[in-house]
Amino acid sequence: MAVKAIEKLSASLEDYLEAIYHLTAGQEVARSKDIAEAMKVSRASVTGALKTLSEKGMVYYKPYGYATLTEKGQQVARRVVRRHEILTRFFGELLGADPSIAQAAACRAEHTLGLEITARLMAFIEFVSKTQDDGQDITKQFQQYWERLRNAECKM
Amino acid sequence: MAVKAIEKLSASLEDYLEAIYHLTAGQEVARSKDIAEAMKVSRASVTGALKTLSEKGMVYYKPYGYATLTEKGQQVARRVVRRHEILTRFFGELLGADPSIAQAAACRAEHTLGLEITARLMAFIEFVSKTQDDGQDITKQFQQYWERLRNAECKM
DNA sequence: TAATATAGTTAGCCGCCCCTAACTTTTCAA
DNA sequence: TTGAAAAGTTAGGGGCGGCTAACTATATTA
Repeated sequence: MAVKAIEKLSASLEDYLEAIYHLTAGQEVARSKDIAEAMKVSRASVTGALKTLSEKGMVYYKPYGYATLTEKGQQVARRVVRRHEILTRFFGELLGADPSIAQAAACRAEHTLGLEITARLMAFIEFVSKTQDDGQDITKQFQQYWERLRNAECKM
Repeated sequence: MAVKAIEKLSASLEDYLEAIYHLTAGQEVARSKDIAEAMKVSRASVTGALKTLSEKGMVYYKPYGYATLTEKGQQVARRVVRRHEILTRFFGELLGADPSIAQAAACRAEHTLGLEITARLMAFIEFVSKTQDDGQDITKQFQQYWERLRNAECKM
């Protein structure tokens, strides 16, 4: 095939890319220790992951140096971050889940969504936010529906 | 705590429970070979999983016998199946993804959803299907929105 | 009922990803 | 500038969940 498929990484490696992406977002640089803290894993695990990611051409990294994303790594990271954001918004804004719950769920689900579903979910969120302008406001209506459900349950 | 939390299983073990659940749904019985075929793993892997699930009190199983779900196993399996169905409906009916894509995505995501999100997603699907009766039909509106998006992209 | 085919198990291997402990390199401050 | 603290690496181990190959038990059928 002519088009190169985007590299397929494990959920764990995607998480490392995501962490590096966020750490390098300011002007800062991704130090091993910070990655370890952000991901709540040991520094040794980070070393191993960086080695693997470097072999796969996802990060620039030399022993005792800091990590930066390659072009390829950036692409993958952005895709993961995008999915994370979409899911967080969906769970939080639309379904009305508590932010911390929405975050956590997004973290776990972000590695399982394909291109097609991601695009459609994104579109759906856009679609719903557009209806807020023309009086329908699906979000608010659902919120009311949900409250009624909850109350009904509590009375039983 | 007084209430016993539902046993936490790995995604893989949940998949085994799901497979056994479906195989034993008719009057049939879950044979090791059928589980292997359904899940596309080796028979040896099934033996290992059944041993683990049996230790965890999720299946009744004796070597060279067939597998049945215990009460606890049924509970977990039903919960997984429920999530699978909810996700399939959401991806398929609501987002309008192709059934096979919706299925596959549901398979992967079903192990990542917590109680809260599952309940809200379920409610959301109910909510949307109810709006179809009173003239709004969110599904149809989104379908049109999506088509317009697709066409816009194709023209570029 | 004996032989063979089928189903199930065991043993042993591998990859992934985490860990701790001990060692090396780098940084920083006295 | 040198020695201690901090950061990073290496070595080795464990759990999980796949796999194949070889063995055992069960079923079938000639």
